[in-house]
Amino acid sequence: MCRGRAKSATGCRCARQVRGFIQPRLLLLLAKQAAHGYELMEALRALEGEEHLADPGMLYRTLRQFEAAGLVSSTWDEAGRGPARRVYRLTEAGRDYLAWWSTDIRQTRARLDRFLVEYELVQANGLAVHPKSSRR
Amino acid sequence: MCRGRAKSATGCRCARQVRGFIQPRLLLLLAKQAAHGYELMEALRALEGEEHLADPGMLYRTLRQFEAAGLVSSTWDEAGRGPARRVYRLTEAGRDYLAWWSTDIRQTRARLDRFLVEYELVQANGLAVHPKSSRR
DNA sequence: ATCCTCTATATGATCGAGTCATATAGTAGC
DNA sequence: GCTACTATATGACTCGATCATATAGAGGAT
Repeated sequence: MCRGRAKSATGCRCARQVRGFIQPRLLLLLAKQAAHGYELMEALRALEGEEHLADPGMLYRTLRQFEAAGLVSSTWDEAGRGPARRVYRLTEAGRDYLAWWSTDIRQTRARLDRFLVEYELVQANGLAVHPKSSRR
Repeated sequence: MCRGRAKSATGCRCARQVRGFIQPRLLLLLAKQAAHGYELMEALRALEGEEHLADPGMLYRTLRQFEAAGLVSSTWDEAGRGPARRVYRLTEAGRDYLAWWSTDIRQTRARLDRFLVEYELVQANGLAVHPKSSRR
């Protein structure tokens, strides 16, 4: 199994994150303020640290999916220097979806908590080498 | 986007769980006691509730991968009635891997916490319709 | 002019976790 | 024989995530 001990030259790139977690993070950023993709990418990098650099491909695709689903709307901004940017704004549907994600994430956190509590228990009960005969 | 409003007859079966989360849960169960696959499947069902029924395919495949990676060892048990069962026992390497997972899960939980705190903040700041001009 | 870097958006190929369907087989009850 | 429960396992497929790459405007250096 992947254990973080780099097997390939590029190291272990196993994700082990919450599925689709980029979605609520993008929506939350947009809930605070309209923004374009590149801006969002940098915001994610700042939040999660350099090691968790977001994949641009994933990010831009997710934003387009959001728009197709009516969660955000976009307009082109040609004002700045450099290439034009597509500026996204959260819609009401997007806000609802973000709320739904937040409850889902609370549930996920609860599951993680339950696991950690169980794990600490096992750690505490000695190293439990062979608890075969002792039922409790 | 998938929002839990069943689009197909079978409803939304989006996972939205932590990637590979079945791994630490299996390892933790085995840390408590040696067990065979079917037993582990029922234990997971009991822990996570009926709605989160574990897929047997995933479970058995994961166990075989564990063994291939030296995280568990297995022996056949023909004693009980019904077909023979393959009984798995955690190895030292498996225990280490479980410990590694637990720290990873703690990090994941921290990320979820950070998201939820941010979300609550946005909720608290009114509905933040257009905080464009007010920087803070 | 040409090259490089930074900003900015986007697509194609591929990987692999997770899901769904299905196969096999032993035991027990009707 | 038929069905149900226990028990393990594989093949096909979906889709989120990763990796590589393409395009293009603007600004600075040589």
